[in-house]
Formats: sequence, structure tokens, C-alpha cells
Amino acid sequence: MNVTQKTGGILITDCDIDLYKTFDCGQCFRFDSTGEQTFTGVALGRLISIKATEGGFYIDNMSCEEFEKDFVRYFDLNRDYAEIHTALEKAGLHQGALQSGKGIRILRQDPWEALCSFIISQNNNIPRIKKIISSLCVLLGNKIDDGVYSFPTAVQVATAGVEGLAPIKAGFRAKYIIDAAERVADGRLELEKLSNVPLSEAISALCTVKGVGPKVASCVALFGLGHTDAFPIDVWIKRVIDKYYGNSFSPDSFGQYAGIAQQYLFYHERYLSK
DNA sequence: TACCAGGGCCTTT
DNA sequence: AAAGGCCATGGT
Repeated sequence: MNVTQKTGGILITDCDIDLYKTFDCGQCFRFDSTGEQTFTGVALGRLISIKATEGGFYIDNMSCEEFEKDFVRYFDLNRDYAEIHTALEKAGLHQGALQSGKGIRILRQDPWEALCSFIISQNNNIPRIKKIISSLCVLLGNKIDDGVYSFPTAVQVATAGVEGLAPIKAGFRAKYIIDAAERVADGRLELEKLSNVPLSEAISALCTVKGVGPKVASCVALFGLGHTDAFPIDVWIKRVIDKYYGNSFSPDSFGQYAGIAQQYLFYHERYLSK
């Protein structure tokens, strides 16, 4: 990977990332396609406009320093995905998933945003998940540009309370969101610390939140805490397991990169087959 | 273990 | 245009 300063932004070259797949594979809910190979959204409290180029991408209105500080990690650019591809192939991940997944990077999202987002995702479809999250940001986040709002902090959400969330129409999930917000706000749940404990321990801690079970906890571990061995099992992945691997399946066969295998399998099944 | 919980997207009639 | 299935689930 190489980062060079341009007028008005930075150019990242020599890195293997497919922005379309990365933003559209269901791991994050705040980016939209806003033009030819262009995506706009909010990450880490920052409005981002990013355009795919040959072998990399361009980000408007950002310095190398800011990129190195926050976004190398966000886009997981220090990880060697070619090596992971080889390891997963050896571990028996089928060619279809390897090809479909090529270019996806696991985004390292803010843990609280990941927790809140995947609570909202339960028994829900992606268009509506995005709509509810967007409403939540407009309702309780900070304005960072015209019509653009940050993801509200746990304190901001906790302060609103269940009744305060009514406008976003999260339905039965509202009480779960508030329980999560209260636990994070008062320190009962210390999300940052869960990056540095074993996966099983992180999942147990996350499952103390009402409405958080193994699937949502695994998504938070994978997309917010950097636990690449987390393997969320949802309805799509259940289908995949039945279809390709039978009931002797264990995510352990994919080792420390089971979560990346999961994402490849999910994307393959969800978007490229019917 | 089966059913239930908002709401709305999306496909089928 | 109306109906019904379904949805990156978990609680009871």
C-alpha cells in the first residue's frame, strides 16, 4: 500500500480492495453509492467521500496524517489478504466464495456503533436497517455537515430512553438498544477492553446485553473488535452450511480467519446466487 | 420448542 | 393494488 497527498485529498495505491463489495456486503450500514465508483458515508465521526481507482482509491478532503492515524485501521489495510486467501483455500473454502469475496475487507468499525447497528439488524432487512440507523443519527447524533450526522454516543442514546427512540421506529429492538446504551454509558460493558480478550470472553460479555445473543455478539466481535475468528451464524450462513458442508461443519476449520471466510460465504450466497 | 415481537421491503398474484 | 413471505434474532 502507498499513500500520496494530492490537492484536495489523498490517493491510496497498491492495495487490494473492492469498495463496492466492502461497503455492500452487509457489514456496515452508513455508506451509499453516490456516483460512478464513488461512495459517501460517515465513519469514525467523519464524513467520507471515496472513489475507486485502478489498484486503490481516492479520498476527498483528507490528509495523509489523518488517514494513517484512523483509516488504515478502519479499512484493515495492514492485513495481507492474499495470504488469507491462500490459507482459506487450503482450509477448504470453496472457489465460488473465494472469488466472490475477493476484494472484501473487514472494516474495523467503532465497537459501540457495531453493537447498536447489529441489535437493529435482528430479524430485519438491510434497507430498513439502514433507514433506522440513519434516523437514529439524525435524531440523536451531532451535525457534522448539511444533513449529515455522527453516530450518537452511548450516552446520547441512553439519555433519549425507550420513549425517546419512538421516532426511529425500531420496534421491539428499542428496549435492547437502550439496555446496550446504558451498560456502555455507565461502564458495566467496557467495549474497548473486549478487543484484547479471547473471543469467547468477548462474546459472553456482549451477551449480557438484553437482545444480544451469539449472532449479534459475533458480528460486534468481528466488525467492531477485530476478532477475525468470530463466525456469526445467521439464516444465510445456516443455508450455506447445509448446502456445502453438511452438519459436521465447524468454523474452527477456518482458524483465525473464520470471520473472513464467513464474510466471503455470506456475500457469495446473498448476492451472487439465487 | 414454538411462537412472538415493529415495520416495511419485495415478490407474487 | 393487495397480499403475504421474509428479514445478518433473541426472549419467553
